[in-house]
Amino acid sequence: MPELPEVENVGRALRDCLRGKRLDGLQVNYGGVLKPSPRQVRSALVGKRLAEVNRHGKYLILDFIGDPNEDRNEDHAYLMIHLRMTGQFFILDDYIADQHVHLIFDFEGRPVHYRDVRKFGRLELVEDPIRPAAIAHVGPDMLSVRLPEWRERIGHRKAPIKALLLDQKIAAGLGNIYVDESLFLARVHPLARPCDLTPTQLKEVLKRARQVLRLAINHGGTTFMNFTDFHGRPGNFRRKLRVYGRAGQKCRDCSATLEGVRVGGRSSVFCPHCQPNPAR
DNA sequence: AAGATTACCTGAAGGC
DNA sequence: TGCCTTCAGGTAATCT
Repeated sequence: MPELPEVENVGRALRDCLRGKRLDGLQVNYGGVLKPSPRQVRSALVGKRLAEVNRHGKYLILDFIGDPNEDRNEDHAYLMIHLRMTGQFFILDDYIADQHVHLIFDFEGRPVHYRDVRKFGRLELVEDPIRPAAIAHVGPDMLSVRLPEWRERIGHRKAPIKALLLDQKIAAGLGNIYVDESLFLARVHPLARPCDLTPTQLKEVLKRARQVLRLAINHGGTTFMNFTDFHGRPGNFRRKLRVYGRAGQKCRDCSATLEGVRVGGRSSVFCPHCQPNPAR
């Protein structure tokens, strides 16, 4: 389940392996993952070189550049990618495709496989390389949002803070795993309302979220269901997790039994001692 | 208008 | 063995 750290590592892999290479072909096994249509995506991208890879929250935006046109303007095409739950890239010359491989990119003879068991992920042509219209409603990236803006966007809200941290309109990048980890480190209960928190607590949530995201990036992400890096190696952040997936086990800090609760339809784990329940 | 729920998919896991 | 139900979770769409 890729969140910001996993997406960041995928982006780095694509950049490191493929930047400057020309896309010579695109085999489409299942066109449902491409927007607006497989024909249009292929037409826009084939023949162009991958110039840069950028990330916003959990979105990757690939900048493809073709030969200059008659006006000597660079000919760009931008592909926005969201892996959703199970999207994966493999850059392995001897990778064996199964029935879940939907796309095979050919970068100057190097095959790049896109696999997605649940077919939730999308690869979509967009016009704007910085902030495409399709994600105009998405908030600032979690790693770059400033404290004043953070307070402004979340400080007055009344919904459970866990639900708001998952809401990409407030800030982009956190998913279920890292929200639970961030709240644990910040010592804030998942059901607490931001409007009831102190300024210090709000600041702490942002600080800890950034900390856990940076740490996870440096560990190659978390393998919990089926995230692996582009070589097929699992991320190794999983053993660092403090609460996610550990309901019923003991808190690593205080030995209390971790509890599970559903917040906004999502499973959540917290420590009842380290993250005391707010008065409700 | 904000908050809550459901649809989209497939595979794993548990019950009987 | 095998059928059925539930769960997993990111986001868009739909409901209250």
